[in-house]
Amino acid sequence: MDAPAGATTRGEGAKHGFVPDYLLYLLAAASEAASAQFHAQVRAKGVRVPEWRVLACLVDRDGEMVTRLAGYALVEQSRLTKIIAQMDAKGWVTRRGDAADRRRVRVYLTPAGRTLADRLVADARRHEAALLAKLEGGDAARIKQALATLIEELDPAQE
Amino acid sequence: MDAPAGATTRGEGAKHGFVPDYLLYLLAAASEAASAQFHAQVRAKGVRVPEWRVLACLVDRDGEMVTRLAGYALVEQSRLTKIIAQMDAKGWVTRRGDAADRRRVRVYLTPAGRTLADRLVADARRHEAALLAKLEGGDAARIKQALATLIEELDPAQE
DNA sequence: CGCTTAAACATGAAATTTCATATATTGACC
DNA sequence: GGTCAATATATGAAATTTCATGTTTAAGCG
Repeated sequence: MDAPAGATTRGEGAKHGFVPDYLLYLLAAASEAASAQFHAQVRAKGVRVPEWRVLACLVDRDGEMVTRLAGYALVEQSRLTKIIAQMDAKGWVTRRGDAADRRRVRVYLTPAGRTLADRLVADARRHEAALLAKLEGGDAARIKQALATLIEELDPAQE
Repeated sequence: MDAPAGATTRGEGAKHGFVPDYLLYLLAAASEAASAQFHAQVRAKGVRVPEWRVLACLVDRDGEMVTRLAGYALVEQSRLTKIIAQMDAKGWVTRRGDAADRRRVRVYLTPAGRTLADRLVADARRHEAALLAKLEGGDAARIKQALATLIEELDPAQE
């Protein structure tokens, strides 16, 4: 879920009601607030957010098959197929059929794609470090653990 | 952000690399994993996720103006205008111009909209309670606070 | 084998989302 | 009051996303 670029700032009314304390809202709002700046950086480099996600996943696992990549990058499969095609057209990735199972299509970074991806990962690391530095010691240290726990609790099929 | 309905499950490889420990990924993945079930319930009742968000916000603040509602519901303004129009067509909300400032359009729940919204909020509360119950005491207690802190740190203009 | 079912991707039409911009109204200031 | 900038919402075309389904290949089994 990407940050709605033009979403206007919220009002200044009292913080009350159902929504501001609802877990799913807090998760979505935190994700969006945390991502907004960095995603703007990504787009400024001519990369869309789903493309960035795919690049990041391929840095971790080059040659992954489409379905797995979709799960890893949080993108629905038929959408990923189209994104991959665009990234292929831009020269960032190539596709090769899997020899052992010819239904599968494996996706590889091109040299240009790897250069771009490495740069973005470096940017992401810097941005993340700055973000964590802004948090008070206790929260900064524990939030990632709490999120990982939540994810594992909800989606045990995780890798 | 909505859960990619057809996103396939992740592989079972080793949990390593950049992505699985990256804060923005953890936030997005946690948001999606936590929302998936409930959003499926919402859609099963014929309500799309952005519509549900608007309904929930209106339960908190009926008669809010479009721009504020957009911020509160995490939806970009021009998109919200269209969503509101559809919700109006479905008889869930009505729009009335603000007397004091005629640029503004205020959005109100209809009786049918309120009935629907109240039901969904009740569902959401139940779902949230079940979710929190699945977490170990420590994490369950602190995750909402951590997220709220993160949001405030990043977006001080919050209400 | 031959058959049936399932998995992995691709595809196309419909719907939504985005982006830039238009319109209307208000506010500020001279 | 008139003028200029800013705010609030709407709109339209282009692009993306979704949903259902098609195609190809693999697996299971009698």
